[in-house]
Amino acid sequence: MLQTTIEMEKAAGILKLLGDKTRLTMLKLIDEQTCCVCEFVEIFQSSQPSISQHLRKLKDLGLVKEERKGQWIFYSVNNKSEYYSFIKPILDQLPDQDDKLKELEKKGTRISCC
Amino acid sequence: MLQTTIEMEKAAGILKLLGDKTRLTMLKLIDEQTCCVCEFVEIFQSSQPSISQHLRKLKDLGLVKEERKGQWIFYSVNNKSEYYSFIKPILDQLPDQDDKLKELEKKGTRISCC
DNA sequence: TAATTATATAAATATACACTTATATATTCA
DNA sequence: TGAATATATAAGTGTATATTTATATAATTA
Repeated sequence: MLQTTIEMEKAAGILKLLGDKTRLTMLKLIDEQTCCVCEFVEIFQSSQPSISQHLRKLKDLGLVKEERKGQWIFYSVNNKSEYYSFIKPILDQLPDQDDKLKELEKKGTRISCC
Repeated sequence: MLQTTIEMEKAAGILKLLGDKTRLTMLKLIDEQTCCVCEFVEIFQSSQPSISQHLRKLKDLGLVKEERKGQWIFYSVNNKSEYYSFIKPILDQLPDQDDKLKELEKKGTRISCC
C-alpha cells in the first residue's frame, strides 16, 4: 500500500469529532474559507459557548487553526496538519455549504474585516 | 465538483459510527475478508453482546452484510452500500489489521468453515 | 431429543458528550 | 478609562452511548 496510514486510535478519535453534524459542517465551511465564532453562532443558531467548545475540540487535535483579527478570531482548517490528508477526502465528499455564508452576506452579518 | 456527495446528516451519522476504535477496526478487517462474531470476541477481548451490538449498528446503516454458515454468522463490509464510496477512502488510509487474523490462525481459533 | 455452541436482544448501569448557565479575558471604541 | 463586543472557560445538567448482565433464539451434535 503506497497510501499513508494513520494510527487506528488516532483515526477513531478524529472520526468521532467529525461524527457531529455541527463540527462536520464547520470543517466543510472553513476548508476553503475562514469564519469567526459569531458567524458560526448565527449559522448554527447555537449558543456562543457551544460553538467555542466545538472549535476547541477541533483545535485540540490540530485540525483547525485560528487567527485573531482585532476583536474577532477567525478559524480555518489547518491544511498543515499531519491529519489533513486523512480528513480532506472526507470533506471533499460533503455537499458545498457556501449557501450558509451567502445567507449571512444577504443579511449583512458576514464579517469580512480588513 | 464531479465527486458524489452525501447528505450532511447521513455523513455525520456514519462518521460517528466509524469514530469508535472497535467498529473502525472491525470494518477495516472485513473490508476484504469475512469474520464471524466469535472471532471478533477473541480479537477485541470484548463480550459477545458488546460485539453483537456494534455489528447491529453497522448493519442498521447497511454498512455490513451478514451471511449465515451453519452455526456461524459471517460479517463483511457491504460494498454494494450506497455509502461504500464514502467509507472506502477512509478504510484505505487505515493500517492493515491482518496481523489480528494471523494471530487467530496461529492459535488455531480462526473459523474457516466450508 | 437433550446438551452444546453461536448469536441476538432487552434491561440495567456506568460513562462520555453536548449544551446551558455563569463568569472571565481580551479588544475596541466612545 | 469605562462601556460594549467577541471569545474562552468552568461548572452543572441532561442525554446519548458502550458495556454488562440476563435471557432468548437458532443451529449442531451426541
